[in-house]
Amino acid sequence: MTNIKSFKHLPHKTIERLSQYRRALLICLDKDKSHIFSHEIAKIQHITPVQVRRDLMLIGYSGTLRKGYNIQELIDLIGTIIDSEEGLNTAIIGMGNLGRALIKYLTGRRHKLEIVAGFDTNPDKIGNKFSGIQCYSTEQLDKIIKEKNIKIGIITVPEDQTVETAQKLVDAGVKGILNYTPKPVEVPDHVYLEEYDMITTLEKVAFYVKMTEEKKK
Amino acid sequence: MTNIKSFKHLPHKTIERLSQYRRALLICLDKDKSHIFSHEIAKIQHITPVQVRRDLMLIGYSGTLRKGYNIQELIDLIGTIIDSEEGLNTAIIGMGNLGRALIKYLTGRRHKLEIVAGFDTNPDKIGNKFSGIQCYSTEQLDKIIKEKNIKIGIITVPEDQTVETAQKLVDAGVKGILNYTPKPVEVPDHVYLEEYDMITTLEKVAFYVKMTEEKKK
DNA sequence: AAAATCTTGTTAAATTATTAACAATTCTTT
DNA sequence: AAAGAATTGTTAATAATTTAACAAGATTTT
Repeated sequence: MTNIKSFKHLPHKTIERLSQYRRALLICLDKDKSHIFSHEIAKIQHITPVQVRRDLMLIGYSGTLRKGYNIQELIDLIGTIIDSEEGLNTAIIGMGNLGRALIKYLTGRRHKLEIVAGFDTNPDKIGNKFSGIQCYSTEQLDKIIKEKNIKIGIITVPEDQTVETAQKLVDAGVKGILNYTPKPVEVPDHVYLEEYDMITTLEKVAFYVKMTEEKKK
Repeated sequence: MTNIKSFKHLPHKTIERLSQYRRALLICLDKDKSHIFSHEIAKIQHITPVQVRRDLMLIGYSGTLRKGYNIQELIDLIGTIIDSEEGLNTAIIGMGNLGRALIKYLTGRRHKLEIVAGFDTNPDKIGNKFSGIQCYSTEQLDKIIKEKNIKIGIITVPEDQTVETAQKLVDAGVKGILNYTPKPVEVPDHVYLEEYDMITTLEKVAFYVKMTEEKKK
């Protein structure tokens, strides 16, 4: 790495791709390869090799000519950029199918980003563990968020509870919210908010399918 | 609407937002309002009013000065753009937590985009219904996809089955694939592919949380 | 009825993101 | 050892997306 940069001004899209590069690189680690070319990464991500090289340039990482990029080194570097050093604790609010799917998938996968609590209003769920994660009553949300130093809340409740859940999270002091429900929320500026609605993605696929179907006619 | 446009050349981002506008408008329909201002839509979506007006301009929809946009009309117009007239049938492959979450959420919500089948390899699940959707054996995938004229496949299987699942879907003739697993796949050009990994979104939130935390120091 | 205000629609400007172009370097082949 | 091929790193060009600016029309206020 040539010079220490702040990484504060990395393009948003580059941040997203860095996460994806790491995911791809972790998969490649298993195979007996130590290096990878930009066009190999590109193919996995369905983007161009130039894009990959440009992103890596922005984070100041250099590969070796005709040998490519050192997989482990790159994984580590991406870690120093997107992970926080001490790690960030995360909670899932809403232990329905989606919440449990996220817990199963995320648990143990990123050690700097740990799910440390789940919340629900259903008495049958409260007190149980799901994939090793304790489920608490939503009434205890404020207390547990503070006790466990939870910085990010993932909302997977039924949509009529979305707004009040977001408010509780903000009041409890989380710094980031990821809202997976179809109901948009409002949060103060100091809380970073990301909203994702699965139907939007599906409708996008449907639109482009429709377009190619129509083209044929 | 002033003139009939093909809508083929709408920006990708506009397509995504149209879906989101409709979602927001449907929520507003319940309240006793017939019209809505661009700044109201914008606030819900966390974007600017100009962006909204520009998108609506691109689809050729005009509002009324000082009165705003007719909610029902706009919902209908967006429908003619992003929905396909005859509707598109969809299948979920992988009836784990994520698959079942998607079925619960999507079923009955968009009548032009119906989930008509689920697939799994688990004998305990095969033959049962989940939220009204029949679960078939993955071995029958090709047959059912063709019989039920399924055009879009949503992959929610464990990641070690992702690649073969995608291949089966392509072979069966689907036109669009939405891959919710963390394993990227490759498909021929004539199949529209969208991949979404939840960890990328979460890591993005984590990155910006980290950034604001560091700024304070 | 004149002035002020609000809101749309649209062009132009600015910003952000992607792609192209290519020099420099290393490895392979002849 | 010279020529050719492959790959990185970077600047420049292009394309996509967002934002600004503002005219025009509708409504409200004075």
